[in-house]
Amino acid sequence: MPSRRSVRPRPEDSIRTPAARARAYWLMKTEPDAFSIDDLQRKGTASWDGVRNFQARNNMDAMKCGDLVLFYHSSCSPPGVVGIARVVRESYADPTAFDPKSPYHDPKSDPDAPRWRMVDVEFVVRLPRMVELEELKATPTLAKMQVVARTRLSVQAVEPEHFAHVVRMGGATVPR
DNA sequence: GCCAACGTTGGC
DNA sequence: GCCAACGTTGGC
Repeated sequence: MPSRRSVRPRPEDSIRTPAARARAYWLMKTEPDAFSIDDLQRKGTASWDGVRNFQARNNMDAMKCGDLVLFYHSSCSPPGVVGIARVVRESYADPTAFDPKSPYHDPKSDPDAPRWRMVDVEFVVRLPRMVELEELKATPTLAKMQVVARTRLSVQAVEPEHFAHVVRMGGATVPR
């Protein structure tokens, strides 16, 4: 027999299983009139429902628990990064797609194979200073950030160095 | 409120 | 599978 072990892991082993990959970083946009950093702080956690863009949805599918998120206020004055959130539940069906009364209703989403999915995030910290889009644009090292270069995408990946740079601009440090 | 950018839909 | 029309996002 080959030496490959076929030991069934005990439940407690899975807890110690190292993460499949290093922590990743993201940016999520929200209109503060609809859901703001204040709302997230008050609620503690939130389900990120209502995303109806395939690339944004694919990005949420790639999120893992523990990943950190730049919380971005859009369609307001001024737009910019206002805080940090953390992924606490990985991609699952967005129930608003099945609700005919919801503005996010999508009859093409099949409950057996949900087209639209969401993650849960928790409040981590509010940045001592908001980092405005204008500042992001004016910072040469951040010129390739999608929020600057690809303005339309509402859930986007952020390079670790860019994440750290934005957090530092906001007067905070990256949480452990 | 305007409009540029760009993602999605649907006719062919 | 192309691409024009259309709809939405989001900064200004």
